Amino acid sequence: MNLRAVKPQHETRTRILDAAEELFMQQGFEGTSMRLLTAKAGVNLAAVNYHFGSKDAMVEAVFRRRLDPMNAARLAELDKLEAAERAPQPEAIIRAFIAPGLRLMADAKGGGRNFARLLGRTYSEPNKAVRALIGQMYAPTMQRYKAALERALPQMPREELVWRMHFMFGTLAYTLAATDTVQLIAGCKPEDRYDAELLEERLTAFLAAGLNAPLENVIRKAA
Amino acid sequence: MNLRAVKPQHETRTRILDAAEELFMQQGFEGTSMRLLTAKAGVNLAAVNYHFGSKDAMVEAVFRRRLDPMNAARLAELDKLEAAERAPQPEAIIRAFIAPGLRLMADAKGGGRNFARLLGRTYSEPNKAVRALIGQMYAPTMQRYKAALERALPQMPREELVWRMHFMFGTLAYTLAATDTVQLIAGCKPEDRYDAELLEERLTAFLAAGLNAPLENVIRKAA
DNA sequence: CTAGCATTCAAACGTTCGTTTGAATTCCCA
DNA sequence: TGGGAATTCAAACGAACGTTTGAATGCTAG
Repeated sequence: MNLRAVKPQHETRTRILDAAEELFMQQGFEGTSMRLLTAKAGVNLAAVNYHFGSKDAMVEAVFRRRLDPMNAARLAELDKLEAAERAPQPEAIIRAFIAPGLRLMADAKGGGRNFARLLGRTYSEPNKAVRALIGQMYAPTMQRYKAALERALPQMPREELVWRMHFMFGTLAYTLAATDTVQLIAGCKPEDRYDAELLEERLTAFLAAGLNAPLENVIRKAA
Repeated sequence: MNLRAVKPQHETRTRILDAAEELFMQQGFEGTSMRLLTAKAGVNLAAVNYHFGSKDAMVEAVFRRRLDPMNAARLAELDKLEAAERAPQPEAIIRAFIAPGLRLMADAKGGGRNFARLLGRTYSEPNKAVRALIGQMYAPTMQRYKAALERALPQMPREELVWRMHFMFGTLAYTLAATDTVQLIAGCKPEDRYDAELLEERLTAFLAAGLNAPLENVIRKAA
């Protein structure tokens, strides 16, 4: 047993994924060339194709590294909620959903901020392969949360709930993705650092109120 | 005076912009080559560089054609509101902001749906030039609406208002951009056609409730 | 009718892209 | 310590990119 065996078994892979996270966030998938990426990672140009097979396969690896744990955390938190009571409050469900996302963003040493922005971007990514990949990674989580919210809000029309979930998902995605808009609205520099806990409160308050918004106007219009 | 003078003065320009709108939406800016674009538009490959100067300049033209009128409409609706009463209700302000966006989406023969999705995508576009362009086109509108909401909600901390505007902007952007998420959540096909009026009610109800969400939890956390 | 400008066209330019190759190097275990 | 697999490397590949060119065509004013 080699004592220096902690030498990373796949350090090259990790360096590529880290560099990809940052560059994809800054310039998108198609805007990031293999030459720039491998130079930033400090590896040979051929390393990506050697370790991942192709650029597309590496893109998938970039997402799987972070998304699989995040969605697992979302399901675990929902499990915990539903173990405590059969139909948790909507606000608790919202918190269970957004917390793993915000935690990802706050995890600086895990390259979290980069990936969070990349992720937010990707929800509206034109590239069909990437979209399909993301969709299939989210589908199980979405179905579970939809069912939980249906139990928590039995009086809400199913179609309206789908739209409000859509709105909520969009708000979270946009919050993860965009720093510029805050700057644009504020008319000056954004906050120096993101306070994850405070942001969670802000988001939860906003989303819970939106989810529980009065139904009268909508129902009247739909009739 | 030639009676056939209605022959479009710049039909080639229009065809290019239309094709660009659709292709950019489907495959992004960098994912759309000039060859594919000009083929779809039925014009010569060199036409883009002849009429616009470069691909980037054409991208700007694509946005200006729709965004300038949209933001003008937003400011006009706000003008009308503020002419009627000094401090309009938040819900009315929200409606004034989102209505021109949704109207754009509903305007099918204006290529609206394509552009709306393109626009939603672009808020989180990696390309810095595009981001800067969008930012400068929105800045005046944002400042006006921020001021209006500050008057409508004098009791709300300025920083919290900035965030809630950010959330609202994100929700609208995402609603314009994404059809897939609705599908993902619903677990089946989305609605056959978008009902613009109904969507406006859904969005307004959701956003107004979020904007007026209780402040206690947030304020306690911020302290 | 025709001179002159605007526009279209086919072809080619130089660059950069993702990927492949085969030799050189490093690593690990017998 | 030696041999075979794993990895790295410099170099090159063909394809696709945005752009440029100069001739051909269409249109309009004199």
